[in-house]
Amino acid sequence: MSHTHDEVQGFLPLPAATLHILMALAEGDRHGYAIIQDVAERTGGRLRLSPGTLYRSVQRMLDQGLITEPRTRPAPELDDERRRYYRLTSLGMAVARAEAGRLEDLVRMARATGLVPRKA
Amino acid sequence: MSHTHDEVQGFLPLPAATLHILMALAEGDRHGYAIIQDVAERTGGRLRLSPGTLYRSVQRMLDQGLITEPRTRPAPELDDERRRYYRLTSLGMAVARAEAGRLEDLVRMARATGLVPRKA
DNA sequence: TGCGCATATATCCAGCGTGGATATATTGGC
DNA sequence: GCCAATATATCCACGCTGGATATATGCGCA
Repeated sequence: MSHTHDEVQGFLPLPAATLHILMALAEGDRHGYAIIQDVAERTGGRLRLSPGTLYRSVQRMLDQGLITEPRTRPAPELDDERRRYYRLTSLGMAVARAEAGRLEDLVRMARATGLVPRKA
Repeated sequence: MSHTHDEVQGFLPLPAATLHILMALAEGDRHGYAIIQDVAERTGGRLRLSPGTLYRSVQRMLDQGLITEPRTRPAPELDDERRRYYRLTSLGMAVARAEAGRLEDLVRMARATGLVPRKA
C-alpha cells in the first residue's frame, strides 16, 4: 500500500479544512460534529469549521480516497444513530505528511529572507 | 509605526500568493515581472504565479497598505519605463511575520498528532 | 527584414474552497 | 414544554486562483 510521489503531490496544496480534518482523524475515528469540535479545541477556538465547509470537505475526501467510512461503529451502547464516522486511509496519511512538509518549506523560505525571526 | 495585534491578525490567513510576494520584496524593491521570476526561482519552479494572480494580488496589497509604490526608481540608466516597482511597508512585514507564525503553529500541530515525523 | 521569444503590465472568465444561513431531526436540562 | 446542544445536509455569495487574452517593447537570429 505505497503511494507514488506524483500521486501524493498532486493533492497539494491542500485546502486548509482538509489538513485540519486529517489531523483530527489522526488520533482515531471521529464523526463530523466531533471533528468540528476537535479542530476548534486544537486551534484554541481560532478556527471554527462551518457545517458547509466540513461536510463538503468530507464528501470530497471520501471521493478522493483520503478517508473512508468504516463498517464498525465504536461503543454501540453510547452511539448516536445519526452519526457517520470517518477513518484515515494510508493515502490520507501520506498526503497529510506531504502537506506538512510543504508548509515547513514555506516557513524555511520565510526565515531565509530575514523577515521572520527564528523563534517566538 | 507599530501595529496592534488585531490589526495584523485580521489579515490572516494570508492568500498563498500574498505571502510569496511579501517574501520576494523582503530582499528589496522589485517590479511585477521580477516578482514572478523570484517566486519561481525560490520555489524551484514549483510555484509559478500567473499574471492574473500576481497583478490582482499586488493591487489588493496596495489598497491594504501591505506594500507601496516608491517614488524613487533604481538605476535610471538600466530602467525599463514600463516597470512598476513595489516596496514592503512596516505593516506588510508585520503581517508576513504573523503568517509565518501561523504556519509554524500548523506544523507543530501536525507533529503533535504523530502523523508527521519531526524531520526529513 | 521579419519572425519569434522574453519582458512587462492589465483584464476577463471559469472553477474551487469557504463562511454563513437555512433546514431537518433528536436529545438533554430546566 | 421550551431552548440549547447534537448531528447532518444543502444553498448562496464571495474571494482567490490559473489560464487565456490583449497590448507593447526589446532582442537575437536567419
